[in-house]
Amino acid sequence: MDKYEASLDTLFHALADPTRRAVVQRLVKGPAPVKELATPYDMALPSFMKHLNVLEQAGLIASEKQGRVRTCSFNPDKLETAEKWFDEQRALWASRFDNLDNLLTSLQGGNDET
Amino acid sequence: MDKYEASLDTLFHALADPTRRAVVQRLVKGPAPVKELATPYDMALPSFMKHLNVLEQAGLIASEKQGRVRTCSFNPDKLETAEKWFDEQRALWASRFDNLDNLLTSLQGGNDET
DNA sequence: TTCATACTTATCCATGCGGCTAACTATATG
DNA sequence: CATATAGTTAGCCGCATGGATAAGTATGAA
Repeated sequence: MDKYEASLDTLFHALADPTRRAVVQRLVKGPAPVKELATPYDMALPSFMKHLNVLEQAGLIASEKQGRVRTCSFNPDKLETAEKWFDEQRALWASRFDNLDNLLTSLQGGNDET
Repeated sequence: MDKYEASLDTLFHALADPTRRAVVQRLVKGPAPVKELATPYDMALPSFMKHLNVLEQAGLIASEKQGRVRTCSFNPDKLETAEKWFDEQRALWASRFDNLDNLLTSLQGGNDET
């Protein structure tokens, strides 16, 4: 498995959790310290930190510590990686009937168009 | 958690696996029976079927059985649901500096722009 | 009717994930 | 210095996930 695929694994896994998506949604509006991010959630801090780590490993967020406070910020690059994958699929889906074989198969097998 | 969020959970989880993404990528080009989908993978059939079930539960694919053969096909609706989420984030990210508070905070805290 | 094909169902197993508590470290603050 | 604050580290727990095998079902072919 190449790096692009591996990166999609961790990326989609990171996004497959409502808490983590909500954190992203908060951070796209601007950076915030861990404490502020954590307060809305009824969850122990170490549990919440695991989510932050997952997001950071996935490259969706970055963080830096100054004094006691770790400030997290959003990183837009990785979302683009994911969107690239969607674009690929959409392109393939759009070009389904580009060659005659597929068209014939489709006509033969009945209507599969939306 | 509302239905939109729950649906994003299962959707992203379904996409967080290379085998499942590859199956989607195959099916966007057109429908195929289970056997044909399974052959490229060094995996027992029941294991592979689990992946198909995950994709079907997530609404990414549909399947119908005729005789012995179950034919799977891609369903584009759910990918759009995911893309919608990305669009939301992109919009928020783009409007980060729409109000003065954020701009001031940003100038104060240093450069966080790309 | 016999045999092969294409799943399907049931069960098991190791690992990882998402949650917890408890205890620790390091930095402000009074 | 003493205490509160903000994370961090370590370890535990139950459940889900991704894999396996073995055996069963139903359909098509000979």
